[in-house]
Amino acid sequence: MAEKDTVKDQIVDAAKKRFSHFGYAKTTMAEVASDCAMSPGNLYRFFQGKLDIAEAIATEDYSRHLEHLRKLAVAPGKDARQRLHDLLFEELRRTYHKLEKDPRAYEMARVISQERPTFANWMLENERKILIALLDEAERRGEFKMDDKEFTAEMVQAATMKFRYPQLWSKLTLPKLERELEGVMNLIVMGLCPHMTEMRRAAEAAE
Amino acid sequence: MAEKDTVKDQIVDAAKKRFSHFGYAKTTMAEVASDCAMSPGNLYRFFQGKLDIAEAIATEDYSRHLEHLRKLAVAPGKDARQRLHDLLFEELRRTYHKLEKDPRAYEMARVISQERPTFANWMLENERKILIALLDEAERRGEFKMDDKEFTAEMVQAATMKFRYPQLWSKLTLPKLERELEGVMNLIVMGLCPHMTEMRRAAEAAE
DNA sequence: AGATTGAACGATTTGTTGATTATTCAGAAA
DNA sequence: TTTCTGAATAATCAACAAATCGTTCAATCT
Repeated sequence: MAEKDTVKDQIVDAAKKRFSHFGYAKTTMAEVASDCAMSPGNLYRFFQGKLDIAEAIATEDYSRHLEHLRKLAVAPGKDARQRLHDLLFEELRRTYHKLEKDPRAYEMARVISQERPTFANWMLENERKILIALLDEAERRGEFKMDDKEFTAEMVQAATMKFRYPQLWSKLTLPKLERELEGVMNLIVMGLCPHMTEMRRAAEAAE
Repeated sequence: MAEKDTVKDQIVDAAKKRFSHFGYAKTTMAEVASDCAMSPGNLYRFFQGKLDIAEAIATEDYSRHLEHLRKLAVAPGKDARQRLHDLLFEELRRTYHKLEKDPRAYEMARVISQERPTFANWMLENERKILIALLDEAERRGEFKMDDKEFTAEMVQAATMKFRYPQLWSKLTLPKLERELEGVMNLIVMGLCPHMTEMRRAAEAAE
């Protein structure tokens, strides 16, 4: 939580506290301004509007997460399958725990992806870049095989979409979701066609 | 549209017309009753409530669709991959066209899956049964290979979830959705592991 | 000059009232 | 008896008023 001492950060910090305590809708610009010992009007010298403060918070938080994902994607001593596993699972766990410990996060996510549709796209694209890098290296090592890496990354994201939208989880617990993600990942990696049973066996034994 | 001459069917028929013309919310029980030349109260001898009429309409419509799917799943002269393809694509196309030609359908779907959460589950289970039968036969013929058919069917559904929820389509056109579904299906069938390149080639050549 | 304020404005939300509607049920009709 | 009615009831919705809030900007301060 180390804050740089800029005014922008002070505002973001104050808004972060208000948003997570009372929610986005129930927080007024006047309150945030007062927390920063300034007038409401002055906030607009630093942010275009209330939503931009929320977006700044989300961006900051998400960037940390992205860094984490990048590390997982290039973790040494793990094969492509394990790294893909770690990547997809981290994604799921982060979303799950974020909503579990702070129900207000759901409101923020909803508002932002409603009013700033490009934001969700931007997140997907960032993760796709990581995925592409992972697939690229995996192919060079002969672990995966595919025609078009960009397209394949897009398809992996499409196939794991369910685990990115809490609205689709209908009260499923984290263990159940993890079991499902495990299954989907297995399908993606191994496919349905009969082939190299020994490889499948080896993968299972390695767990 | 051949109606059995029962009172229930008459009510369903009248409601179907009203719902698709004016929407679920803007249709009153009094109107439906009047269309059937009966009093509002009498509707309740045949249905527990307004929502149950909507559910009856949806069930009737969906049952026809299910029959169609069952036929596709056992179509002769096609291999498992093609039958799976037909099954998943028919699902997507039906949803897409239904919403395209009748925006009221969206309201109905939303209301029903909101107020009757088990209904969506019931649909998924029905389709899963078809999927299991398809996978079962495919395995017997040596076309697919898997450990647990029930679980695999569940995973196929999880991986194709995106194509069942129009809310996740964000203005994608049908061709784009089809291209994505094609890609996801390829991933599911072929997997990422390098294997039998000739099989992949053959599948592509066959299109 | 540049930074900041806070009153003013329009949009949105909230609260309230009255009307509409889904549902029930005592009794009428068959 | 069984089938149906329609007035009564309670829940929901629509519309309007008041209050609140995001945002702007002319005036003030540094």
